[in-house]
Amino acid sequence: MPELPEVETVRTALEPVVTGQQIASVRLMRDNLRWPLPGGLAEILTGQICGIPWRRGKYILLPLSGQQTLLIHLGMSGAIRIYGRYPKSFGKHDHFSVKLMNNSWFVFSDPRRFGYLDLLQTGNEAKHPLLAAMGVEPLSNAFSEQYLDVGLAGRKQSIKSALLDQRLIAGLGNIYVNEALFEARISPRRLAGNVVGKRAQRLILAIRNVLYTAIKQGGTSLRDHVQPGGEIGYFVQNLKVYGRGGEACTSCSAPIKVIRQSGRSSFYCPNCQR
DNA sequence: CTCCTGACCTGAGTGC
DNA sequence: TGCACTCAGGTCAGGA
Repeated sequence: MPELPEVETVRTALEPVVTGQQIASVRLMRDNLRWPLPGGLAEILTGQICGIPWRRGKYILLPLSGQQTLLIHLGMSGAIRIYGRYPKSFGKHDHFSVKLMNNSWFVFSDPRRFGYLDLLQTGNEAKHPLLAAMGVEPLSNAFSEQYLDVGLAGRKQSIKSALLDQRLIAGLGNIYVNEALFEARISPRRLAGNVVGKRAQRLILAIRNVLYTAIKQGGTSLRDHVQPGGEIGYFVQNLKVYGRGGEACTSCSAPIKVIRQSGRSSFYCPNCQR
């Protein structure tokens, strides 16, 4: 499910609920997700006070009073729901729930279990194996034309594959890469190393614009994504190419083409995108 | 190193 | 209804 805008939507919803709150209790319904969960996770979390949750790429990081940080990744199908009181029922894919002292709850559910949770020492985020190699935040000033030029130079893969590489840009996934390439009028098949100059400038603006707009709309709801309050994400109405194979391009009316690139579907207008 | 494929999981949709 | 098959917002491990 979740790319940067969906993760940011979750983080934003968590912030006012958890910040400054003590964890009253934790329920773990299984001892692994994608990987085994840290031993004693429930006991470690209980009694700690939550800081302000932040985001790095597609990860949510929740700093805790005990100098540890809870790392959350939602995988493909993960979601967090927030409740103002004890949830009426737990579903078969609810794996982890936290009760706060103010009697609100948040519940992590993930049917496919590609998500994961981990604990790290606060301050050591950059050394964590899952975070160490992450690339630039696309909404930060560090995401510049110079950064992109250096990052793409000499790459022999397609621009589509390069943009999905979290070591280059942190947080993009299949939906927003397709949408940003359409907005920048760049073919997903173009050699990454050949995206320079005006094209690179358009790409940076398009990535920023697509992400900002999607965050404003609460992300994109296709199958699994809901905002933590239960509302869907409305960016689905803005999708120009993703999931629209065969439909008319919004710009030139040519049919949107679907191809397969490194195992993922790419949608693009062969007329507008070069 | 770089790049691509397969694997991990469940559920929804499609076609016979 | 049932079954087989495909596909899905991710990304890691392994091999070419």
